[in-house]
Amino acid sequence: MPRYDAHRIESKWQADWDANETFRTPQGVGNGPKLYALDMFPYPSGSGLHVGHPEGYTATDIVSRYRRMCGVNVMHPMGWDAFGLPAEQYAIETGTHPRVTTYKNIDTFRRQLKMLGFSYDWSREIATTDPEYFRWTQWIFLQLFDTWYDPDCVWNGPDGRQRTGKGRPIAELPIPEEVRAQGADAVRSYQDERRLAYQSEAPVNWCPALGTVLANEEVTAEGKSERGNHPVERRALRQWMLRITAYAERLIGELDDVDWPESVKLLQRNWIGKSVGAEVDFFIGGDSVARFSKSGSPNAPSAGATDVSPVPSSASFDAWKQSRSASGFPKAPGDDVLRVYTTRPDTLFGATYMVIAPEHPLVARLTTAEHRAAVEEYCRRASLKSDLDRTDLAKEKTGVFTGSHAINPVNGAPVPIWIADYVLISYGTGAIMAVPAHDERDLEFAQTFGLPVVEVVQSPDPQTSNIGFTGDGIAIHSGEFDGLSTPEFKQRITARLDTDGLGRRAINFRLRDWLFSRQRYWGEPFPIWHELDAAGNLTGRVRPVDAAELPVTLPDMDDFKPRGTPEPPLSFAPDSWLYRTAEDGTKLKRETNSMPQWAGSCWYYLRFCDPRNSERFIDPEIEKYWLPVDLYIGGAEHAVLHLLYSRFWHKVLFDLGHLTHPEPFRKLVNQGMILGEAELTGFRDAQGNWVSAREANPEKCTAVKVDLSDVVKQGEWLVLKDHPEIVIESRAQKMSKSRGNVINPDEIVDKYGADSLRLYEMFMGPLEQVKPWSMSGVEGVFRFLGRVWRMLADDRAEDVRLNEAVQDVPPTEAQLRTLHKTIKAVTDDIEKLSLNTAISRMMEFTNEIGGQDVRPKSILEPFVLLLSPFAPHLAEELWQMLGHDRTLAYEPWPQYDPAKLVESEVEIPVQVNGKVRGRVKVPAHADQQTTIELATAAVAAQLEGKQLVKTIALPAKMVNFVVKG
RNA sequence: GCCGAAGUGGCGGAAUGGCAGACGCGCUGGAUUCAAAAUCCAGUGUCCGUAAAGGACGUGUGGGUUCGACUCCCACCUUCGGUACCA
Repeated sequence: MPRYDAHRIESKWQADWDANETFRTPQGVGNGPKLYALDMFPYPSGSGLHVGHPEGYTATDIVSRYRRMCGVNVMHPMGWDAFGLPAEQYAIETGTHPRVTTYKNIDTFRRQLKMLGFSYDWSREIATTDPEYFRWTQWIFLQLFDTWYDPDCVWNGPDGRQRTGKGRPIAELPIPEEVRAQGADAVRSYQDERRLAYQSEAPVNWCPALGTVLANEEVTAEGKSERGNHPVERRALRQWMLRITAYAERLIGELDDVDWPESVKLLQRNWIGKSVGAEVDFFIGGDSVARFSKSGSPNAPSAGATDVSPVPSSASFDAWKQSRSASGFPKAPGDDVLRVYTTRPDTLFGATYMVIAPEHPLVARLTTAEHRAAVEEYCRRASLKSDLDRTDLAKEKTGVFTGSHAINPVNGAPVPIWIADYVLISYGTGAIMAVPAHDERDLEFAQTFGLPVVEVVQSPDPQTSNIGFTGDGIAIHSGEFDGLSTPEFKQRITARLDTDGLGRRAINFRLRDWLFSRQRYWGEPFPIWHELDAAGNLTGRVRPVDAAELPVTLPDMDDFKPRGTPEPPLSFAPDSWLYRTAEDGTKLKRETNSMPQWAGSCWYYLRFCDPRNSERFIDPEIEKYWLPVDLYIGGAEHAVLHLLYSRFWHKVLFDLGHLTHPEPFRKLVNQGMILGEAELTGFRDAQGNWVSAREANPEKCTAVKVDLSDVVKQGEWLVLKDHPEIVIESRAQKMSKSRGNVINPDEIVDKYGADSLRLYEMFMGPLEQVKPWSMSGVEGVFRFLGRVWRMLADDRAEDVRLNEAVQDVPPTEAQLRTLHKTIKAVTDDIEKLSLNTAISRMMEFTNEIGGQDVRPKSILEPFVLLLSPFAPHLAEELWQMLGHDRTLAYEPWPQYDPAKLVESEVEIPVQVNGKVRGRVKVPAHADQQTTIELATAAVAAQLEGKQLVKTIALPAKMVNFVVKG
């Protein structure tokens, strides 16, 4: 009882907070300053909370508790990202319905989070799997479906800045007369092609092991699935896509308006990958019809190909050029040209060949009979290649000649057209002009196939060869443009191409549209009906589910096993769910794909503001008050995926007038990963060489924990005290089950209590930094909390009562100074999120005051308040012990008095030639003269016999004597 | 390859142009104890010196700027993270 009993204290106060709804934020709109502090909500996995979760959660909790005490309206919610693969996989293995597993896991997570004493407003708890939640996820999908992007719309943002490009209701899409003339079906497909949510037959990442299609973002560089590391192959399937590319420009530009780590902004910019260059048309001749086959696959060269002149005549080129200068550069390329995209139009004179992707629509048209067999074979192989194969072969360039040539528009030179898979159909125009002299990949290809290399840029450094030089330089061998610098050349040639109708400035993005459908059961169903014809086949026309009929819930099914085919489990749902007849008699079938896990997490921060609204996804007034999120803390792994998708949805809803802020998250902080403890990772062999245990024996090198007290330094190695042949590499590694170095938060709380876990995770180091776990570090903060307890409580008494040293007496000047220094430091540190140093300052306070025989109540009370955001349970207990009967959660945050900080005397360093040679006490308000006089006396011995050259003195701060001799 | 972050005692870290190593861990010695745990007190960068006084060296490496550099500039090395034929 008398000792610091974390468990007694913590369960007492958790029950108290629960019963009193201490942290409930009133529903609706508030008054005055607000803080919306948000954690990235967890996926409730079967293995429970990981120590990484409480790291960010504690940081937001400290800020939330601090701001509440500053009189700010705080919203600090928590919920569950509960759709997703693991629950479904588990269901397949055990036969337990994913709903059962999910809600069981949620209960575990909720218990664990409550055990840590986070000040969440649990009345706002949401789960993405709740029909009342995903009803609105489906509703937002319908908004995307009913929206098109108008790139020319000019409008003013809420900040008054002019913007271009906006999502608008599909009903406002202007229909061209010629489309309207073709009837309702034409109008409908014209609209469908422009919706932000659309269907596409494009090749996708199909993962047989997971039985689903994946987004580009979910496939690793090695062509494996991010989850499970299974192989992924390419397949053409009908899928739902979201037109995120329409928002590429705004997603990049509006990053400037948010307070995010520069590294995350850069990651997003790189992911979107904007590049500025030019599109240029290369003439390939007007005799296309002869070579173009109507039969067979559009991509493969056909048997009907006839060999006509593979090099367009200069006469036809001149005629084409003439017509172009009259008509200008057409929006879409005709089949008499090969259109390329380049960021280096200044190297046009060095283009010695061209390359088109194997999937390029002009493959058949350009292949001559002579090369048909080789091209056919090459394209067939390319189509079978998975991304893995493509990456594997990245080092060696492959390709095949089509037999045709195009004419370089700037110099009339014929250039051969090749097919190679290093050119991607999905980027730019799927075709390039190759400038081997100034592009690494083109050079490699040219060298492999013996193609000519023409240098057209002179390197500014004469030591550097021009061939292989890819930077900016001076133009050579470029006719009238010789001598221009690269940037100037780019501008001039782009303008010239434009006037001649041969090219134009163009912007390209690396970002692709977002593949939004999955072939899984445990996800949100799409609110979409497909129209069927009399025979029961899809007509290709779709109808959105009426908003009043939402949510579309999941049908009850026992078997959701993937069948190894891309047929989604929902296509085996009961007919009553699958089919319906519309009022007009049309047979309808439900969309059987489901949404990806990102869907629910894309907008959850909006729902927290108004979680029980059954009329709208969020009330506009409430949104206006609480948004944007003021502080968002989570792992860096979401830097591009979740954070990009959320921003996209947010902007669409903003454009449609549902939201008032263009960006969802004002300030973002990434917590650093917590690594496992030091492990045995190597040993010394008989010759004394260091051998990595992992390489020598990967299985055995996984999980040997080492007590730091057994480690000694020997030369440049750390070794075990009793076994100097065993070398310790103190570099910590990621926690993982296979390494056996996972720390379970339950065990830590069991042994030391929640306050110790919270405090330790904050004390480890800077929030954003990667840091290794240390059990003795946890004991350290536990001991600190024990000292705090004994500073206030009587440790020997049978009951809980104040220590007799705690007295109602006026504090000394020194005690007051200590208090006010601590208030200032802790407050400033919380504002900077420098929570590790804030804790240090409280330790200093305890070290100083805890040892004193008389500890005035009036300085301990503010200290308890300072401690409360970090160790809330202990602080509440001490607060009560100090005689307060109400929670301290809303007590005013202590203010420091600058006047109390000043000391009468300060000790300052005295330097001679920049080296500290002495110290001297000077009055705090000493002027420069006094400071120098006192300092001179302090280092008199050092100055003796030397010539004083210069004296630098900051009054009451430092003195430096510069001497000679 | 490219982009980003970081290198400080035995360990986690502090100091953002002015006393390097706050705070914590670990370690050493002491108090308390029959003993232990717990707690408390003192010490603890390295080297020389006598466990003093005192001195030298010291923030990845090499240069530079400055009266003064962990901090700013240039080059390089190492580690970690991201990314990868994006024309």
